[in-house]
Amino acid sequence: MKQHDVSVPVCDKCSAETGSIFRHLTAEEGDMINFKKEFRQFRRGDVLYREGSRISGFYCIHSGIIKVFKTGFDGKEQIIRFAKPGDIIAYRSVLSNEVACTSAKVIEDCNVCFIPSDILISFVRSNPVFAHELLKLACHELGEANSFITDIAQKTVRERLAEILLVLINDFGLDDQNYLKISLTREELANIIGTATESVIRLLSEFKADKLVELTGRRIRIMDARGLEKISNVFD
Amino acid sequence: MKQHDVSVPVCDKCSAETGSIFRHLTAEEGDMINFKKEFRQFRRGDVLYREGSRISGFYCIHSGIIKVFKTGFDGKEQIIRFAKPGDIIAYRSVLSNEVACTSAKVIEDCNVCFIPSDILISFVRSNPVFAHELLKLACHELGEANSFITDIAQKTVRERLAEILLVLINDFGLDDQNYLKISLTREELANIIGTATESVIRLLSEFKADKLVELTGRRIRIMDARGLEKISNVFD
DNA sequence: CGGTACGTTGAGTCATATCAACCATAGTGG
DNA sequence: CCACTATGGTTGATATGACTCAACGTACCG
Repeated sequence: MKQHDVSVPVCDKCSAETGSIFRHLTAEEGDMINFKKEFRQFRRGDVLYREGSRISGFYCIHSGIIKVFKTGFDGKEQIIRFAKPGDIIAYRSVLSNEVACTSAKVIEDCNVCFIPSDILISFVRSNPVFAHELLKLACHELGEANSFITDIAQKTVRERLAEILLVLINDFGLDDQNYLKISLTREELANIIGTATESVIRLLSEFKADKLVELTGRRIRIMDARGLEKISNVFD
Repeated sequence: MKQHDVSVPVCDKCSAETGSIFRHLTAEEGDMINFKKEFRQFRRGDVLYREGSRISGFYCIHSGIIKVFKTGFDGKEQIIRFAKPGDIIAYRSVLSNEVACTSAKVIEDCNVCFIPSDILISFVRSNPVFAHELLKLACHELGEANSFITDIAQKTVRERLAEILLVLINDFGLDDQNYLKISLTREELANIIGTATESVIRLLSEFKADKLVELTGRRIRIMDARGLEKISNVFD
């Protein structure tokens, strides 16, 4: 069944709401995107693109959540990041003109805009402020990737699990009962921090025993964020 | 004692030799760098900048090798990458206008040029081709960081050690006797792949027993690169 | 009602970290 | 010139975090 309740978002309105990178475009450039883009809707589990494929454009998330991941040697997923409203994905491949180095799959039903590659390239050439903002974005992600490398290489699974809970709190927030707003399977949690599903389950029940969290099925309720901070050693 | 045998490199000549990003600058822009930059020399062990410090410019490597690393929770180094002639470092912090997220230390004596921040920013604004090339560079590094995350999260220490030897062969090459040109301590090797020094030592002697490498003090002679490829599972 | 995906728990194993001792080398200063 | 110190390399013994395998429970869905 088609969804009829959502109209195609207008870029300047959307970027004002979501804070996307397109807020740095001129009015004409914004119109140009509105004219050229395609609006698409996806459901949980849908794949937007796969590692290794050549990409003809990139996506700007209007609503929903997408996981960006690499597939390792034995087929195991490594989640690299999550994209949420205002984020863009696949821009890396477009700008470096390489095939996709990651896959993207929907975690929560999404509305996204697909924007052809050439339009991004042309804005980089024509709008230096936009180019600089994109550079900032890429450089910022690079810094985060470096931190993540250090964490995975040096911290224990226990520390990493506590840390990722804090990151998820920070990125997606808690509802009025302190439940994490983003809902992930245990396997997905494992695939972020690079461990086995069973390890996540065991550590989560330890956290529960230590009154740091409560668990209701897939939902995680945060009871003691400070306690998690202590475990995670976030402040080195 | 000062070294007098090296004259300050001229940028257009240097970038032609080393293939640095500055080959995309106009003649005037190149002159401007030549005028504004500072030439500096460093010895093994010298620190160019430290994590957390605010940076007033970036470095372009003319000769030598530098390791870029983060310091983890317990003071352990995590090597993020190596910079060699033609590479630039610290550009990330300059462009994103954040404090340095890594430290940089000399592995092999270096001649480098220090270039003030504002000049990089102004080129990004004035030269769209240069901005695009910088974006490509950052995006490419981001892709490599993502692969590295997946490797560290999913591969065994053994696989990672084999893989990093292949990477070092690829990046720094072998001399006429198949010795790796870059010379690292066992601890540094450990700090790339995220393991303990003793583990590197043990695995290297296993590789030696399996006729994959020969060891002469710090020098590593590659005897069977194909064998290393098999171990590393580089082709997933 | 059976199927599929997800979650949980237990038991056993193994790779890797940790701790400790020792050796080799090179640089330093008296 | 030698003792001294620091740094790096090596090896062995031991501990343990985390993975794997396996069984079973649970919930939702067509």
